[in-house]
Amino acid sequence: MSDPYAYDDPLGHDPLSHAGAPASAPAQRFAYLDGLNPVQREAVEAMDGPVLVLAGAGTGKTRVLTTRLAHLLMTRRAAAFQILAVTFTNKAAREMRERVAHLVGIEPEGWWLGTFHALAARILRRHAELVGLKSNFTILDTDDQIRLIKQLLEAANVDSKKWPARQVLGVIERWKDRGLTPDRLNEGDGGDVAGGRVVALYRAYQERLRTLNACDFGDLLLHNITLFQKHPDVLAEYHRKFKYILVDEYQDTNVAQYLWLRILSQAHKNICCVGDEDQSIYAWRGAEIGNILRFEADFPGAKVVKLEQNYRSTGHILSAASGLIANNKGRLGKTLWTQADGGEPVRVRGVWDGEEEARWVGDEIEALQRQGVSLAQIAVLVRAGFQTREFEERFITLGLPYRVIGGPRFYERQEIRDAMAYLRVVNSPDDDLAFERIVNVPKRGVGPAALQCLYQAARSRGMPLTEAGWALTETDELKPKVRGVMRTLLQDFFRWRTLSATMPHTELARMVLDESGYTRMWQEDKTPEAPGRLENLKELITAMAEFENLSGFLEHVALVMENAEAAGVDQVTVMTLHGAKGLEFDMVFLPGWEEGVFPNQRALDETGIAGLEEERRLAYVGLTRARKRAYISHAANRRLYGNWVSAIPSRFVEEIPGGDVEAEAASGLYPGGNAGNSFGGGGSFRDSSSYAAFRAGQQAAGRQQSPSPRTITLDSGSYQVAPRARPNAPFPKGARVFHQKFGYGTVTTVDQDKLEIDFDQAGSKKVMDSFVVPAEKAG
DNA sequence: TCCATCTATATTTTT
DNA sequence: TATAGATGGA
Repeated sequence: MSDPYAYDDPLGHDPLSHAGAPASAPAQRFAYLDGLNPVQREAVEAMDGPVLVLAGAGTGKTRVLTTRLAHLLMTRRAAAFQILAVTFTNKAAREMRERVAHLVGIEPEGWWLGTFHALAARILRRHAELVGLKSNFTILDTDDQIRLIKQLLEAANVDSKKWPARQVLGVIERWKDRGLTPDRLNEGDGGDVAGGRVVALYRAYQERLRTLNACDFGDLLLHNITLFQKHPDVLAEYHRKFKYILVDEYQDTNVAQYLWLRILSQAHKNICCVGDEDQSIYAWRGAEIGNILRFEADFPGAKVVKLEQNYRSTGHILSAASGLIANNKGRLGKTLWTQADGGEPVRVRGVWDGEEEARWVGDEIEALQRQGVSLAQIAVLVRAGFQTREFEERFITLGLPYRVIGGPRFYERQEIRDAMAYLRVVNSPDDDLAFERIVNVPKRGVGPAALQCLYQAARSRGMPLTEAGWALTETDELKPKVRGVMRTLLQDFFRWRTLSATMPHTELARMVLDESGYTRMWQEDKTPEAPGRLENLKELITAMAEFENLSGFLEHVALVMENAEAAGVDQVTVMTLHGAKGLEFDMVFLPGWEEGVFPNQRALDETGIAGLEEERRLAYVGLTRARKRAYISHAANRRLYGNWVSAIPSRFVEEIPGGDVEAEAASGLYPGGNAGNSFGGGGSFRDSSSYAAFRAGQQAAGRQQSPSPRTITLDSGSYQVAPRARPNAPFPKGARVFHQKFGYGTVTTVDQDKLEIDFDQAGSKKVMDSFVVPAEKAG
């Protein structure tokens, strides 16, 4: 085969035979088109030129995407290897692969379907030398990055307490997301982060990466861009190759990803991006919603197809979500509609505190369960991780099977990272970061002093740590004992590396872990998590068996940091709203809809209106996960970091059209509401222990009874929320105050005459109330 | 090197 | 409240 990109039917057969329809009737030739609605079909069939498919929640996005791919293949517009299909997650890539294979009949071979990072890595490995790397470069994980930055901060004498490595890395990563390499920055950029030296640190970081022959995730894209810009011949090769480009979740792309796509699509301009600006929820990690908003300007002549028919949710849910998101300014605008029934209105419930909220959710779930609803069809979607705890506790009490999605992933666990570090050193002895990680794990007596000596030797001789280690076995710079240890370790690595040529990699891995003493370290560890860790190590070796060799496995782990999906057990799913994107459930609980929690206060403080709109999109994502019923709740009081905070219902509650909600208050908790009781009257609140506790607490504190509860008015009517705690105190929670020394602030906690105040400038302090005055009375 | 003690801090997370 | 990380003493 002379020209590797010459057309060659990758399926090796007549693809039409798989359509299962007579070849004569064009309309029916492609059976997979039949089930599409006219707009979906338009999106599938608009194959040439730039296309933006605005796919509202539940409008059959994945179906369009996969059908489009199948159609490209079946119509012989492109062979599989001429298509570049990009996703964000490995999961999405896998799903797409499976579904297209199902449509086409067999698994297309040689196509470029994967995540941005996996595809970029694949390209970069082929041309690494052109950007100053070797093709076996390492891809760093977060731990490596942090350690590297820490070293650089120390070398630059930056106060690592004031400027944690995490934060500095964050700044650098955001730059990378925007395609900003150090040479495109000015020294002053980055403000006073790291004492105004972030740009210098960034530059130093990049230099270190190069000498380490390593890349971080951002680099994969950036090096690609540099490669394409500086080597038109290489670019031309890919231009010739990729006739069609397809992008999923376009609203989540960052600038670097956008540039990458733009360069690659220049030649054929057959780029189809699918996304939904209303579901853009990752601005905080560099996603640029502007990419999707600007698509038509970026790709002149673009065809825009809006998928607006929703197949997922009932009318009320859809209308609630649409009404909510209509409050956002930054959107292209879609009008979702459905043929489904109105269904039930969204239920909004006000409760006293987080505990009661969990109790209510638990009770409702049990009721659903009695009605025969499968637990697998129920999800509790929270704004932040800390909210899961109360639900877990409640579900345990009730004996409700549940699973919490999130938390540390398999490849992020300490023991897995350690084991990986051993394997990385075996695989490439120059991997300093890996070596440094395990040189003293288990403890070998190579302490900070010895490490310092090792670093110095490596630097002065300009060699990697392992080589420097060898050199030090010949000198007397290290203490004799350490020298012996070092020699043994390096000899071990040498031996393992030699064996790796002949021994199966799983066996080798087991050997490395055993002979290095790593396994023994955990066997001798008496902490309760040690057995689990040993278990994980076994699992790691099992996972390795699926790969041909060690480097294949290492590449996989670097790029696929995901957890295996739990099998289809009947459990309630508890997870964050972010984690729920792309999923759907019959019943969705959305707790914690309070100002401060959701919308999250920090999002509001740090990014203002943009932050608020992103929070609102998150709320939209939450609501649109529900097929049949959505439950929203908000608590009047919540314990945050150990102290009680009272909150008002989220503005998002009121933004939902009144006709789509059914507001209710806990019986007796908000008397005067639905139940029609007067405050404090009758025994109707007997069943609400938290209310009783509240009253008891008030009496114990010698407080007066609170005034009337706050009334929340919705279009559908009004209901009431419990009063703020101690409204008669001179400085109620939330009051704006002024302090001579600390300036303006907001009262967060009131304990008799002691106030906790969150000062705008000085942070949170405890102050006596006699030292502050109401803000409006201050000079 | 190890352990106790103190202290700051506390969204969202994939690759 | 809970925890991770830094600090300091034996």
